[in-house]
Amino acid sequence: MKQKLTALLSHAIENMKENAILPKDSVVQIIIERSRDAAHGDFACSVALSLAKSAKLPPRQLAAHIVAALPNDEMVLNVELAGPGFINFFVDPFAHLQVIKQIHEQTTAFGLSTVGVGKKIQVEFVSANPTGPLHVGHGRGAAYGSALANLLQAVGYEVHREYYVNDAGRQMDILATSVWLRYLEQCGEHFVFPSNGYRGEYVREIAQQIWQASGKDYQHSAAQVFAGIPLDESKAEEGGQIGDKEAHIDGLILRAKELLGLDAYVHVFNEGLATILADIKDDLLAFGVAYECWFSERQLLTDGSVEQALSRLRSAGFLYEQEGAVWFASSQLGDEKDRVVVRENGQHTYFASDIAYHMNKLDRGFEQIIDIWGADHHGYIPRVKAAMRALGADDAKLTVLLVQFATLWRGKEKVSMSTRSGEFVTLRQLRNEVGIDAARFFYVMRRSDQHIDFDLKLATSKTNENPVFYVQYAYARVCSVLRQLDEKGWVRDSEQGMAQLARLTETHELALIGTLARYPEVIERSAAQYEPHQLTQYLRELAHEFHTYYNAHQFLVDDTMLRDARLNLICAVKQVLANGLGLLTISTPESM
RNA sequence: GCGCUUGUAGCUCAACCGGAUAGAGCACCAGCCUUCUAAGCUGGGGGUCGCAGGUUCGAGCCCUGCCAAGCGCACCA
Repeated sequence: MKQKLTALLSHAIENMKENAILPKDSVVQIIIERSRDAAHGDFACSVALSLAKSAKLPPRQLAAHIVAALPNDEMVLNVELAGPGFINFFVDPFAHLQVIKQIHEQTTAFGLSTVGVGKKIQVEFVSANPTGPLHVGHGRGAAYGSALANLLQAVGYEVHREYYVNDAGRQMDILATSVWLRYLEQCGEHFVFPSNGYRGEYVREIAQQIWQASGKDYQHSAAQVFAGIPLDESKAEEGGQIGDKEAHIDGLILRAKELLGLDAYVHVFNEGLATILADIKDDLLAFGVAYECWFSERQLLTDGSVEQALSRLRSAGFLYEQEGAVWFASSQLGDEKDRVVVRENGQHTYFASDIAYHMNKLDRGFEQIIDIWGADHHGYIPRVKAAMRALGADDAKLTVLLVQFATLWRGKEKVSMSTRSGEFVTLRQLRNEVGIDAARFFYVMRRSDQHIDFDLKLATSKTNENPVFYVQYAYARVCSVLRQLDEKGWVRDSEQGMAQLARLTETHELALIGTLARYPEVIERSAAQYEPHQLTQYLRELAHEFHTYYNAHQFLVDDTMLRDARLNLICAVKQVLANGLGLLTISTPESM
């Protein structure tokens, strides 16, 4: 309908250009909005206001010209001038009713669009280091990323969901070393665990696995392990050494490699990586998140991609050496300062593999590359964009979406999430406590760049405070009505219902139909603006209108004509709720 | 100190890429179950859109300054 009105308006404006009411060179963008107020008709347009200046006519007068030039259309009942120069359209109610037929015909395809057809788009999200289980912070990225990916797919894009696995680098070495040290404890060695090591219980479990499989094959004495290692930093109550925790752990990593030898070290390393990665995959899958690709950072190092990326930067003249390190001159490309890509000790920085990774993304031919990062990484954006430009690409291809942290609450009490305290909540714990549906809905209910307070108590509550159940309940109610219909021994005649749609004249019904008709626009806008929260907002609204309708009118009336028409309407509601919740990977219970 | 993000009802948040009288939920108050699930519905009070300027027909949205909060400013990831 919007498209039709746009066509009518542009026709009128072309006409006016020919009649020299409007200058021929004036550029117009016709935007049709749905009227908020029913008194303003169904649709509204403000072109007259924006064109007034170039036309050198008062807006209202110009609007009158446009209306006069507007071709007739049987769908448009009335056109009114209002306010400073708005053009309001009143559409034939019969046209609105058609959406019910459309929904019944298209079922799960209703709301899909083709704006993205033929375009490849990549969404990389979560990408947490495989050094421990996912926590609730990652959950938001997971829910947001997968909802966004689903939305993009719904509007036609060929979507590629990807998880970048940081399976190389110092953090992984720290994990491997932590595992090994826990293993040594298992073997009966005694020592003070490094303050910078990974202390989670899962590290012990991995150590246990290795111990059970290989016995004491990897054992070395604590004295041997710690000999000559720089002092650790520790608190007064633990002995009060004033050492350097970074130097301490780095020393231990080197020692682990020396004592174990490369093969054995890699074995321990891989055992940790594989176990944690399997756990993450399992966790995400249970959360309803599936990827097309798990991309390994290590692969970029072993297959020469990093070297290749650096040599491309070098030949483009963006690399230089200073103080023994290799620098990328990103400040020439919008970054605030230059960045090291190869450290003095010869090791690549994380940034170096990130450059290679984005080069790889570009080479795979995506029209759009979307990275979803935690908000704390925002400072990283300029350097990655700089890298893309240095590689000769348009940095507009990359969109970095930031996800703010969620603060966890249990009622009025804030839940501490510090890793140290050990009481941080994992995504798995969250799932178990509040369930997938509530968790996912809460995560995407708000704009991603907005902080959210996640109240565990609210998410689990089965009251009207909980928006998830509110929407699901609407769905369940429709199912319940259909069950009642069956129990009464009545049969629904969908075809008759379609023939009787004109019987739907109640204001509740008209409002509901209008909301149903908006669904495809909501999907398109949510996808285009990368804002799944618009969909959750819409679903709450649709549910609300349904509940209102439910309370105001009986569906299972004796008048079969009216009954069938109403049942067709509520079945359309059911379908749209299912489609919308489906995009968010939230279940649709038939009874609650 | 510099940069990014954000300031909307008591609380948590929306507002259709500049439009008409800024909307929901929660909380609070008053009502609705012999009728398809009350996890629901109806009504009510509640706002200088952080502050001050500017841009224009028109600003919560755009620009500038200030105030406040969060996050960044490594040869860490």
